[in-house]
Amino acid sequence: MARKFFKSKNGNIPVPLFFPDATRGVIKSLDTSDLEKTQTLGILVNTFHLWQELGGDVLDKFEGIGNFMDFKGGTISDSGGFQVMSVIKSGNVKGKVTDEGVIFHPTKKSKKILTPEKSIAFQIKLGTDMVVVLDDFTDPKSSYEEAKDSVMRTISWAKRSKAEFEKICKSKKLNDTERPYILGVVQGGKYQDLREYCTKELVKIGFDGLGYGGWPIDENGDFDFESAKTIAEGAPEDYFLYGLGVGKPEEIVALSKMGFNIFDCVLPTRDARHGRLYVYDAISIEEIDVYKLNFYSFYTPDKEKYFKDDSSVSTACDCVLCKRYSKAYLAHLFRIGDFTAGRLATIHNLRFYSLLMEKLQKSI
RNA sequence: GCUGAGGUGGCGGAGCGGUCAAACGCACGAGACUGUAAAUCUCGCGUCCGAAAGGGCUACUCAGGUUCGAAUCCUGACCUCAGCA
Repeated sequence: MARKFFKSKNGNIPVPLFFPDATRGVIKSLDTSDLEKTQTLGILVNTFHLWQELGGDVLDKFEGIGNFMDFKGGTISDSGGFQVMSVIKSGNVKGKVTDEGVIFHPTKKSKKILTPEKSIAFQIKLGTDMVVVLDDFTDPKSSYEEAKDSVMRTISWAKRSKAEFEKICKSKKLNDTERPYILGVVQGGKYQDLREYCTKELVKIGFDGLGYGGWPIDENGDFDFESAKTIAEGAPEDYFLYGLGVGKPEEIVALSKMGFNIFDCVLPTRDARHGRLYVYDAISIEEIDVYKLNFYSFYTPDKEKYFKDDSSVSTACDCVLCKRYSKAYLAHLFRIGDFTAGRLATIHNLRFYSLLMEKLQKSI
């Protein structure tokens, strides 16, 4: 039977759910009380960043990232698999991927190695409600052979991750209702037989859910729904299906129809800081219809034409920006470059996404 | 009134004889952003024609002048700022 809830330390969260990215233990520009006001039910934090920048001792002291942030919602930790691509494969930080793990050099002299085991162990320290296995990202430009290589490594790492996870759970005496969820990640790029194979092998290892890994957008900007479908069809009914890094509102709507029920993405928060707000094509919250075409549009706040506009950004929103401030005031804040502009825009966009999920939850 | 400095695009500010429709910054406009080294990046920004390549026109306060050629040199006018009366 399909999952109806995501179990967190702080209570059950209805699915489908969207957790914005608090990569380094903070939603950029927001504190936890701001975040709560957006009615965001959970967040995603990142192993790769927090492992280097925060460390396990602080997490031990505070008993996890949730307590550290004083956040009472759900938490998921990403493994660092995506950072292998975005940081190392892009050449920004020297490093390489081996069968053992990811070796990288944050500075010229230092050397660190992130293994599947270390990733899981650190995520347990993070104390998140779901941990994600370290995966080897399939570069979208990969040949079939390269993609296959990343799939084989991903499967091998998934086995090691699962073994480490069971070992830690046993030593901590965590039973099945106390332990966090563990998610496998499907790689394989655009090659459907690889996606299918990876899905099958991960299911054999046994997880609570599967993530749609890799980069789901092609050169033309089109979303790869086919791979999502392959994963959804290959996964047991009670598995969570997680669209890692997905996505645009319409992509979340489409994937949720296919059975995907967990999402995270930087878009609402990054777009907010970059001056792009999401606005429903509706007069009121009740009238929002996320299944109609063009159910939302972008609002760019810092335009001359809004300098004297005393209306609110959206009447189909109950965030502090829309309830309290005018377009003119927001435009002013963006124009002078005050941090408050990014903060209010982030609050608004996160409320847009939490409303989106509320609408999707009601319709299933 | 005298002495000195100066007047460049929406603004600030380079340029000081040709490679100038004029650096750079701001402002303005358009676009990008998908498991965050992005509160960032890209493009446009006199005007007209062109999809583009490119071409035409008008421009560096105004009026004359020197020169093959002037935002750049000379003369005058007007205006601004600083110091002195």
